[in-house]
Amino acid sequence: MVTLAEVAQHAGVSASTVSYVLSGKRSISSTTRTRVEESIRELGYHPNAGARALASSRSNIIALMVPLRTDMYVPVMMEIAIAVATAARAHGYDVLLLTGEEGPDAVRRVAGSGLADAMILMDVELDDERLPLLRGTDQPSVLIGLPADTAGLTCVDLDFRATGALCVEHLALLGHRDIAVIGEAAAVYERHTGFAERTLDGLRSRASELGVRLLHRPCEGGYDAMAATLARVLDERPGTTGFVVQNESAVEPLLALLRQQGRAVPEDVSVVAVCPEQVAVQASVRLTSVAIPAQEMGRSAVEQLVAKLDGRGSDDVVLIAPELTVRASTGPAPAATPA
Amino acid sequence: MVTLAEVAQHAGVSASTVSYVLSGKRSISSTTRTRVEESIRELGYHPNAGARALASSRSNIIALMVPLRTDMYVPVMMEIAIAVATAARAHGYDVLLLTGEEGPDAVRRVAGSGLADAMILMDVELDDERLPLLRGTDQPSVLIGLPADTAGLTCVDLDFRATGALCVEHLALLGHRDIAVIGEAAAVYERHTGFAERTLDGLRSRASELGVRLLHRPCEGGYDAMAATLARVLDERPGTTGFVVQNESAVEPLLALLRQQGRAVPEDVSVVAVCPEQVAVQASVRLTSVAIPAQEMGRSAVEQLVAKLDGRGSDDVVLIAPELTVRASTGPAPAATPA
DNA sequence: AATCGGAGTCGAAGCGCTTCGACAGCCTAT
DNA sequence: ATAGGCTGTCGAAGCGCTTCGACTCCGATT
Repeated sequence: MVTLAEVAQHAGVSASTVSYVLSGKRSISSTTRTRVEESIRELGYHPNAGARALASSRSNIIALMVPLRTDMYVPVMMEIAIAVATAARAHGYDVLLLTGEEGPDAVRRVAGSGLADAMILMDVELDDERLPLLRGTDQPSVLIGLPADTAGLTCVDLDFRATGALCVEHLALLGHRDIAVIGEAAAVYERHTGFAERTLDGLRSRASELGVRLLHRPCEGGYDAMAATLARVLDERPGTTGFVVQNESAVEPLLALLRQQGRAVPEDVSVVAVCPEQVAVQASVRLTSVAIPAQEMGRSAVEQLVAKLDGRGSDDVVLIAPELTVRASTGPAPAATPA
Repeated sequence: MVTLAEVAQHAGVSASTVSYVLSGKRSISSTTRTRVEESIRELGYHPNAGARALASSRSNIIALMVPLRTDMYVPVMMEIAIAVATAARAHGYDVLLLTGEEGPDAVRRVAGSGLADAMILMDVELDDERLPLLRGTDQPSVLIGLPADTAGLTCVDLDFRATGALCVEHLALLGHRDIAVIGEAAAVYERHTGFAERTLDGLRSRASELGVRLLHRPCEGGYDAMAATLARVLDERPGTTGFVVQNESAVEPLLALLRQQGRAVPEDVSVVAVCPEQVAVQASVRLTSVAIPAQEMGRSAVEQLVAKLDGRGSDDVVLIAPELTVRASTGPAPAATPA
């Protein structure tokens, strides 16, 4: 393993000079610089991460805590994770992958050991037990998701409230008066995951403003669960003509079931999804949807974090504005059936 | 930030004693040990990762290189990644997430900087450009996936050859004579990703042994692509009664299309999938399938790696035996239609 | 002509930990 | 009784890097 000292010797300069060439923290004559750079290349030198971290108390690592639950909105998680890793590299950081398994201890461990300079938390619950720790440490952090109390925290998320409102609005403008919301699995609501509750909030308040009737039902993924949920919904509100779906793995089952029951989309029934772009495009009916901008969320979280690490941070809540793309799954409400 | 020295002082012992309590590398009297442990708890001490890495030249970090392409078999990737992270923690390692983006340079960087003690590579191509580097370094590594030449490498993968064979076999035993294989997107084959080609190998050789006719067609995910592919298949081989699908995002579209064309599953047509358990169970027809054991692959890779790091490693290829679970999507071939 | 300041370089002092050799007790085998 | 071997502890020497102060030139300022 090549060391700084060897590079220095090879280039005929002192170790500190090499260090300054690397960091650019002091001016170096261009002749020396090129000589050193050549030596580095020639010897295939890579600075030792541990030594660097020790001396500078900067690890150049960002910790990313992803939820352990792999059963939910997985592709989104993955996309965010990859976006985070990519964006972090672009700023010279590596990413340490922590699972939610360790829980709050992970925060202590990472902050205490100097393993990472900062952390990004995903899957934040409304009243997350990691938050007090985060507030108590001076380690910069960014949340992807919105807890109930954001004081002193930096958060990045899609504006799910606005998302909910947007969906209702779209359907209402098309004349739908009875809308059913197919939500995430009940467990998600029980855990008080912010995004689910906030979407619901947005849906409900806009619905009442517009005088639209709303029925919300959580739903596990999969065909059978969706079938049961749909049956209950149609039983309770036979006049339902609009659906808002916020559960990737319920989308295709819903479409299949509607088709099977002879309800045409979008002629008889309209469907709006809150899901990744890809799901909306690949579905059997191209779905009108609000995309979950996973990439942007990941990138933006890193940007916020890097800003903080560079001392130009702020405790902001960045809410990404939702965009509704109209595709083939929504249309005017059918003429009201006689009462 | 609490240091070893402070703990030592608090406990009234020398720094080295604290270190030995932590590492267990020398015997310590139980009285001293408990005293030190108490001080550690009381002060909330966490060893500094950088210092530890520098002094011991061990970072206790495993690097995980995941493919950048987020468009393919994503949930499997994620599940593997999480399994790796979890298993690694159980052995005292953290996981550094690298995207494929950097390519071979990432290998150099990680190996050169001592950032990680070892690495796990996913999405290995048959003739992967990272392999020479891996062979050239003394950094332990494990591949998830199988390259063409495994000499000097440790690999973990599902036995996709056997998987292919198993699928054909199952259909052949049920009397199917004309089988169509719906594969991954063409790009996957063009990249010479091992698993896709090896599945095909297994399918073909077993098919010819059993005298079954096989038609293989790559297919992008999604409804439209599947529709086009299915049309071509049925045009070319109208007598097709068995399908093997190795493409998660083609599964549901295929089922929907068959239904739509009045071909009942499993009465008229049988479908076997190679996909994660969850997909098979949640599909609109519960699918007979060979599961992709993501968890086990991740866990096993870590196990191999840790063994290597502890000096009891071997350059093995661990092929996980496929298991075919019969569900509701396969049945006896219908009576042959008159010629 | 004397002074000042910036540019460029060096040496040395750590950063917090591991680990090696040394040593003081104590027990056991001769 | 004495040598030998354990056990438990300590001190000191790094690990490879960053960074601070100091020093040397050299051109620009008065």
